Amino acid sequence: MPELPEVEVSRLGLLPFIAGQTIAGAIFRTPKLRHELPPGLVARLSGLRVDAILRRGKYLLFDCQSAHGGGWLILHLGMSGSLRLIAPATPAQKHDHVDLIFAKTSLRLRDPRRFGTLLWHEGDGVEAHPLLASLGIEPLSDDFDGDWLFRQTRKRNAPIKPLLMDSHLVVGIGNIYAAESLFRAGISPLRAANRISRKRYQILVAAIRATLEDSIAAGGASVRDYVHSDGGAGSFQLSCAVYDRAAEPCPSCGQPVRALRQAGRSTFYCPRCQR
DNA sequence: CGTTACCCCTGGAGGC
DNA sequence: TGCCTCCAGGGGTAAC
Repeated sequence: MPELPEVEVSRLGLLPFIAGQTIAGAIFRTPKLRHELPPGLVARLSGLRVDAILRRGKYLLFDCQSAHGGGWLILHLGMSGSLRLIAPATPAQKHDHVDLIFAKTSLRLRDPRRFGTLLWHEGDGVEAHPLLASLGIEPLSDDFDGDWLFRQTRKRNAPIKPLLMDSHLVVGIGNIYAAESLFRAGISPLRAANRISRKRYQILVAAIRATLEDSIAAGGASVRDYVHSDGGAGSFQLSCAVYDRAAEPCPSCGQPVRALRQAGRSTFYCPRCQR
């Protein structure tokens, strides 16, 4: 479900209600999401203050450092995870796995497919955690530009689209935004990465950045609704030009959008506009 | 090393 | 109505 914009919008929405608040307790209703929940975590969390919420790729990092020693909650929403701020003691529904209880609200994690992850990292240095250490570049950082992506792909013969989705190269770009960014850049998802010019990589990076930022801005405008309502992550998503629009007319040229499968994931593109 | 296949899990959509 | 198959916004790991 969530790609980088949805995770970032969740972070921005939670921040004013959670940052600086102390965890009064926690409820774990499910022993295992992607990983076993760390034993003793409820007791470990109680009394810790959440000083900040950071994002690395699609991971949310809750900074629970304290003067007496703390750590980091590492959260990934997987395919179907969502976060919501709820009134205390709101009855849990199916697939509501975790509550973090604060004084005036609770943060509830729902994840039907349980592909999500909740981990605890004791102490500081969370960036060294095995799941985070090997992550690629942040697509909204200044270091991510056309020259960088051009250099990184010189020996990559794979199609560009699955490469964009490889979090060890660049984080945060999922199936939707890979398709939309490539459409915006006029590049075929089938094109081998090492057969794209430096100039076209500059166009692609600009398209990725614009697509992600547009989506964050669209979500940011309704952040309060997002974290407080029952709307899913898709409720604020920008309308897509090609994603999930097989056989519909390309918004640019009118040719039917083509669907195919790449590396086990569905791909949508306009064969006329994207070369 | 680069690339792909498989797996984790539940639910919704569509065919019969 | 039920049953079946396929599909879904992710990503770690194993295998080629």
